[in-house]
Amino acid sequence: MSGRATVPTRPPERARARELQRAAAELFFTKGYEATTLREIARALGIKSASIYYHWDSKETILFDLIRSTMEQLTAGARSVLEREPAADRRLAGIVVHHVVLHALRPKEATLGDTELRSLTRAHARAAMRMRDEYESLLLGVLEDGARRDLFDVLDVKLTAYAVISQCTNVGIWYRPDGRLSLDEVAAVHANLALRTAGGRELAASAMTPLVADAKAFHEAWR
Amino acid sequence: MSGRATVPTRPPERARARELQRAAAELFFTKGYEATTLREIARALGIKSASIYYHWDSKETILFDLIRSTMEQLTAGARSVLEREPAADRRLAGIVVHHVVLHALRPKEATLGDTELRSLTRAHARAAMRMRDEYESLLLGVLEDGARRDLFDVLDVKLTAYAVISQCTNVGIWYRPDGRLSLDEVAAVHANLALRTAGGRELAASAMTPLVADAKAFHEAWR
DNA sequence: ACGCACCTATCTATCGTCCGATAGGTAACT
DNA sequence: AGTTACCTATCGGACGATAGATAGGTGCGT
Repeated sequence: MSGRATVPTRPPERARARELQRAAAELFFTKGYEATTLREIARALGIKSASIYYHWDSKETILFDLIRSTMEQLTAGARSVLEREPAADRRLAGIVVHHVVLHALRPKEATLGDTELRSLTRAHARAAMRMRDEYESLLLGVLEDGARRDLFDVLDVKLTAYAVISQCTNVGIWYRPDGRLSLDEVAAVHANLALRTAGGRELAASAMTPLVADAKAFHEAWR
Repeated sequence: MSGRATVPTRPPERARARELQRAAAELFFTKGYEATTLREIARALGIKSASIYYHWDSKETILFDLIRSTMEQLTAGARSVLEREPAADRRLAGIVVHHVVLHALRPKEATLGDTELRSLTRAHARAAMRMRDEYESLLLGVLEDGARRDLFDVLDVKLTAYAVISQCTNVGIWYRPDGRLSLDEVAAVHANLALRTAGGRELAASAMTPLVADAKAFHEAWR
C-alpha cells in the first residue's frame, strides 16, 4: 500500500457533531447566538461543555458551518430551478418556492444566515456576504431577464429583489407545520405574491404544484 | 401649594439619558444587544460604565424603552393615516410610507423591535408583542376593508400583511441617505409594491407626494 | 489468543477574562 | 444645602476555552 491513509469503513459522518450543531441551531434561533452558552448546548445532549471541543474548534465555528451549509443549499436550490426552467416567470416562482420551502422546513438553520452574520469573525462574515450576494445576483438576473422580455413590469429591480427575499425569509419566523395553511399553500401564495411584486402574471395551480413538489423533494433529500 | 410635586422649569427631558440611549441603539443595531457591553456604551460618550446607572436602571431598560417608543411612533403614524385617509388604497399606501420613512430615518432604533424582542424580560417581551399585534391589526383591518370594497384582490390577508411588513422593515437594513434612490422614491416604490401585493391599483406620483411629505414631517417632528 | 497501539467520546478541574451591577465618594452647579 | 452627574473600586458570577485523565472500543502483529 502506498500513498495516503485509507478510509476503510466510511467514517460516521461526524454524526455526533451534527447532533450538537442541531441543538446549537435550535438555541441560536430562539435565544440568539450571543445569548446561547456552550453549557446550554452541551446540556441539550446531556454532556459537559468541554466535550463540545472534541467535535468543534469553537462556538463560532458551529455557527459559521450552519450558515455556510444552509446558504449553499439555498443557492443550489435556485440553480436547480434555473437549469430546469427557461422562462423568467416560472424561474421566479421556482426560486421563491425553494426559498420558502427551505425556510419552512429548516427555520432554525435557515434564519441564522439573515440574523447572525454580525456574530461571525470578519473573515467568516465576508465569506457569508459573498454567498448572499451570489444568491441575490441569481434573483436579479431573473428579474432583469423577465423585464427585458416583457414578462415582468418591474418598478425597480433591486428593491423588488430585496422585497421578495425579505418576505420569503420571513416565512421561517412564523410558519408552523400545523398552522392554518399547508406548506404547499404557503409556498404557492408567496410565489404569486412575488410575481405580483415583479409585475408579472400569476401562475395557475397546475403550474405551481410540480414546482412545490420539486422543492420539497430537493430540500428534504439534502445531505 | 398642595398636592403633587411641581414640575416648574420644564425638566431637561433627560437629555443625557437620551444621548446614552442613542449610543446604545447604534451599538445594539450593529453588534446586537447581547454582544454590546455597558462599557462600550459608556465609552461612546466618554464616561465610565457605572455612570450609566445614574440615568438608567439596567441595560435591559435601555433596550425596552427604545423598542416601546419606536413601536408607539409606528402605531401613531399608522393611526394618523387612518384619521386622514378614508379610502383603503390610500390608507395602505400611507401606512407603508410611514413604516418605510420611520425605518429609513431611524434604522438603528426601529429595527430593534423586530430583532431584539427575544432579549427582553418576559414581561417586557409580552408588552412589546402586544404592541406589535396592535399595529398588525391596523394593517389587517385596512386589507380586509379594501378587499370587501373590491379595491384589493387579496390572496391571503395574513400572508399579505406579513409580506408587506417584512419588506418595509427590511428597508431599515439597506437604506442609505446617499444611496441610488432618495427616501421619497424608496417610500413611493414600496407603497406601490404593497398595493401590487394586495392586488390593488398603484397610486400616481401626484397622490404619493403628499403622503411621503406628511410621513417625513410626522417622524422628524416626533418628540 | 494475546498484547500493545491507537482512537473515540467523554469526564473533572481550572484558567483568565469580562460582564452587569452596586457602594460610596466628589466636584460643580443651583 | 441640595442636586446633578460623574468618579473609583469592587463584587459575585458566568463565560469560552484548555489541560489532562479515563473508560471503552478497534485493529493489527505475532
